[in-house]
Amino acid sequence: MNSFTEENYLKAIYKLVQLSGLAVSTNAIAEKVNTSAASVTDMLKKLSDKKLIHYKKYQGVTLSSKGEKAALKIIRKHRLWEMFLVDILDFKWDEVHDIAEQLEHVNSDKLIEKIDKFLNHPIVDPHGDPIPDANGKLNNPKSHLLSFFNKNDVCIITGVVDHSTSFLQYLDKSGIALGHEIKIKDIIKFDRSLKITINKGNNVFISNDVAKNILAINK
Amino acid sequence: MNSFTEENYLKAIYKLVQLSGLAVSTNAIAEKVNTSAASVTDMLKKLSDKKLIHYKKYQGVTLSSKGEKAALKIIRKHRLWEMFLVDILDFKWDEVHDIAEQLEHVNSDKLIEKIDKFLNHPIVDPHGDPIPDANGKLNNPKSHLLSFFNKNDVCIITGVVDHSTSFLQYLDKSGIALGHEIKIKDIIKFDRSLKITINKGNNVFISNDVAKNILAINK
DNA sequence: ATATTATTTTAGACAAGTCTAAAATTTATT
DNA sequence: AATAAATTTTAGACTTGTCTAAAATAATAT
Repeated sequence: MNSFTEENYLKAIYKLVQLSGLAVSTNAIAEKVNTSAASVTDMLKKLSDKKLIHYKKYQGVTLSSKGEKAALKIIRKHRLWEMFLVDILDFKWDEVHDIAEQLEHVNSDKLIEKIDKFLNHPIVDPHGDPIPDANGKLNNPKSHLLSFFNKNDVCIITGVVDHSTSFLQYLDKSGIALGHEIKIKDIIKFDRSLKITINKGNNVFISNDVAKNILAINK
Repeated sequence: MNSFTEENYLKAIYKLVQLSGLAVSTNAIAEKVNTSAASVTDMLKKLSDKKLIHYKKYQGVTLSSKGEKAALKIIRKHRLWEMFLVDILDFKWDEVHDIAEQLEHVNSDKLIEKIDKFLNHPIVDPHGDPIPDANGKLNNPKSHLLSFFNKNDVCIITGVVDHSTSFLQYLDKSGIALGHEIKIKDIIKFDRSLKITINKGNNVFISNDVAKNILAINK
């Protein structure tokens, strides 16, 4: 088993590699895990000894397949817990990160699979990020802004860009919520506003400004 | 904030004091937290410096009010999580301890109050142990052995004494579970075995040996 | 191509929690 | 009450993860 701290380094490295596509620097990791470059170097040696990363002095780091698997497992747990906190316990989207940061280190495969089942196997978390499956596979269903979809497209709401209370309340009132199915009925050329159908039921109009703050994936 | 390790020591001391009513020995703590007596002494100094315990060399330990409050908070979290695991995620009574042992250290007052609310403010956990309230008060609704009730008494199952898998499986099979209402229909003089009605439904016979391992509170 | 600057690594130290072995203290035995 | 046995504490060391300051390496600028 990897320690709490090791897990945080692996997660940080995974995210930085994802972002840049390149080997990541000691400094970048130091900033991400909020520590000194010297401490990072120490830890990199340790992770390298454990074959969790590919590391050559001064040359940056990438994850080994073993390391990536470990990172994806933590990310899976993080995102499922976030989902649980928002969907089941009614936390706001912006309150859950720090708590999930702790819960992600709880070690029980059975627990996380039960949470997954309880949540009905969600594929994206409340921020629209995809949830790796139990085998650590990321079936990257990339979220797009709702404004990028075309007429007659059907998609699932996966998240928002603007997390402000006023925006979330507006969405609530309009019946737009995470996991709902949206069909683009029409796109008004004049102002790029949308006529959409929610869950095969109500038709609603939303402005382009709103559409640019909603994330969704193709169904 | 107290560390993970400090929390475990406080919890151990609390339980040992509860059990004996006396100051607890270094050795007893060492056994409980599975470490050496020397390590315990080191930690006792630290907890004493933090005013969490009353400690005189060679004289044993009790919790200060500050320490007791901290211990009760951890115990509250532990028992609520156990309740959650059993009631919501369908874990068996005997599977939840190790997981709750980890979850109890997650630090978020808001989280634990939401779990409490979600569970509808339970007063006993799946093992029949009382759950301290949000202020760390233990409103001890005293449980009694089922063998102590009288004919025609009605009570609610709150826990078990024997936590073995075989016993819990026997209870499952007999339809006896936490929170169920039991009416004592008859007490057989010869062997003190009981005829009981479960949830106003099935009648079941249980031996005195079984009744002595079930806890319940008067309804 | 060399000097300057920025980044990364090493060296040595510290805090938390642990250990074993030895010393101090308490408890039990005769 | 003196000795033996058990318990507890101290001393010194180890591990993990951290730090600062200095040295090594790489990147940038002239």
